[in-house]
Amino acid sequence: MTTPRNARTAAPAVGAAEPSAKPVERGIPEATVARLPVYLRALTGLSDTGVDTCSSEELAAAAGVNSAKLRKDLSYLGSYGTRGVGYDVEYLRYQIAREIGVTQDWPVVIVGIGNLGHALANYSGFSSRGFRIVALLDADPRRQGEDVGGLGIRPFEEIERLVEEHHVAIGVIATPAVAAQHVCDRLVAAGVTSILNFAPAVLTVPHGVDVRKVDLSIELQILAYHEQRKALADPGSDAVPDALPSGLAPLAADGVVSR
Amino acid sequence: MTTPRNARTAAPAVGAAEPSAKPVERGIPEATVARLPVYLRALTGLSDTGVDTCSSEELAAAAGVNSAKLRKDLSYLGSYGTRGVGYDVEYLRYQIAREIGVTQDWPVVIVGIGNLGHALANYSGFSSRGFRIVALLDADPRRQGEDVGGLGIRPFEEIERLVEEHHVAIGVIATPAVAAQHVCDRLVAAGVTSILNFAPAVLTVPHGVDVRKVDLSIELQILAYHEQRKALADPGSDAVPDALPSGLAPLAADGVVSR
DNA sequence: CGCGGTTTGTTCTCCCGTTCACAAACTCCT
DNA sequence: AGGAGTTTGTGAACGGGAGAACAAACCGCG
Ligand SMILES: NC(=O)c1ccc[n+]([C@@H]2O[C@H](COP(=O)([O-])OP(=O)(O)OC[C@H]3O[C@@H](n4cnc5c(N)ncnc54)[C@H](O)[C@@H]3O)[C@@H](O)[C@H]2O)c1
Ligand SMILES: NC(=O)c1ccc[n+]([C@@H]2O[C@H](COP(=O)([O-])OP(=O)(O)OC[C@H]3O[C@@H](n4cnc5c(N)ncnc54)[C@H](O)[C@@H]3O)[C@@H](O)[C@H]2O)c1
Repeated sequence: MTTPRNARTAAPAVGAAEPSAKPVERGIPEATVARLPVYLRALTGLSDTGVDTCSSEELAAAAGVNSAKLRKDLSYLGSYGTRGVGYDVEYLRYQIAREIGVTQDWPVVIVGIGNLGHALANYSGFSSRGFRIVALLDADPRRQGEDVGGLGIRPFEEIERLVEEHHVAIGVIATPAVAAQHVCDRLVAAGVTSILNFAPAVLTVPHGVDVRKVDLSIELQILAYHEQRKALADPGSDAVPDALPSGLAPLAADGVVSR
Repeated sequence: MTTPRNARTAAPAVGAAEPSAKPVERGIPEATVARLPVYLRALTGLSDTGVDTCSSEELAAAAGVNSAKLRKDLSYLGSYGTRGVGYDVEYLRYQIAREIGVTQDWPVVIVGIGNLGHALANYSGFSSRGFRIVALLDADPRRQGEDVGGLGIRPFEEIERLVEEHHVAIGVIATPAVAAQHVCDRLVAAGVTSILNFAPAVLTVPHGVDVRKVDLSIELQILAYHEQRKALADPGSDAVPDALPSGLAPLAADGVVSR
């Protein structure tokens, strides 16, 4: 099965002509890709509680999304459900895991074993979700050699050797912002093509390298924006210093994104 | 969800009719809100390096976005630039900070002071970005009393008292997933209306409460998906076990989202 | 005072994502 | 076997965001 590109099913109205289970391997929308891990987790939860079949409605509830959206998302992977019945939990779980690429473990390196790096290195949740931390790197000689979660912290200079040795494609940056670009460059030069960046810095990478950033300050600031909105729209709250005593009509704050 | 919506300000195209400095307080798109903190950080960086004026092109480069997008985003706040000149760094910085609501500090509580909670509590970056951690809470009596970043860990039961005492509107959940919903309920009951959730769990909250989640496994899995894509499209890489020796024509992997 | 150069703010178009709604497909019961 | 009930998969409508393009506005200079 070598993914024959875009056959683009072309004739969807042929009815039951082709029941072949061939999943269309091309072109899953980015928004869907971002939700597949959520479905995977929800399915794992259902599986753990002994559920072996679920409807799109149940799974959608467990994942916190709309059921129509869920069905459309799953339809990009193929037709893995049974009408009138629902989805087989184990089967669908495997199909999503395969689509994401976490049926085997991906080796990962973490660079910058400070506060955050320690937490990441100690975190046990990665191994059960398709990732295996194979190396911890830090530039500070005082940290090198220390054991964190069963791995020794290695000198940053060994990065090329370690990446090659373990066939690492994914790197995590948990250094201060000033070092992030340099670390990124070294990672890319060593062969890493996917980077998860925790430093508050904009990374420049060559074509073909993916970067995702996790920025806690930004998340908090987004919350703060909405919080301020709520405080302005609803003077009954005590979140702002000057709260008007007489409550206005509590009209539904329509523009707000809260659920 | 009833949400009548759509009062639809109706006349956004007032043009130059109203030069009054009153910024339009309504309806900033969510995508823009998510980028304002990035601009704020870029402006702070420029300010720190002594730049006092910048064009949309420069700021966009510093923030890692398209300049047209930047200008459109800023236009939602008002007209704070000068044509032919650009933006005054300090002035724009203040305007964005005011719009986000981080001209004063927001008090924040963190629940669950384990690996991750320790890292968050020790992090110094929050205070300079509009947030002040006022309480650390944990249910484990062995952790209570421990000092982390200058704050003592308090028993979880004190949550209502602490939230009220410090007028906390924003809470961070860093507990295991099984405890997340319970902690969330208690936070909401205590008066918190914005939650940043690190636990891999779907939180259910009443209308009017905002939740944002940070899920590192999901981020890694999204990277893994693209990584697998790259490995399939380009057999020259060593990222997959079975790499074909003879390189096929490296046709441009058009669908790939890498930059 | 006008003119060229520069940069913003906005408009327009296109594309992606969300949601509704429904026919097709399956199970179960009679 | 057939019909009733259930649930999937998807076509289609809709809304929002991204990016290109451009007129308006501003500065400096002659
Ligand atoms: N700790 C948090 O909760 C938190 C929250 C938000 C963002 N962040 C960001 O995450 C990053 C790490 O945060 P932290 O609190 O762990 O910082 P930290 O200072 O505790 O740790 C940084 C580590 O990186 C190492 N380092 C520095 N330069 C390096 C280089 N060139 N190569 C390799 N290693 C290098 C240092 O030796 C140190 O061990 C920072 O960019 C921070 O802004 C952290
Ligand atoms: N550590 C990481 O790098 C990392 C990465 C990804 C996700 N996470 C998630 O973040 C969360 C925290 O991770 P961690 O590694 O810090 O876990 P941890 O076990 O080290 O810490 C959890 C803390 O929460 C406390 N706690 C448990 N139940 C509580 C309750 N009901 N009320 C208050 N406190 C309670 C525990 O006493 C403990 O101190 C987990 O959900 C984890 O899945 C962590």
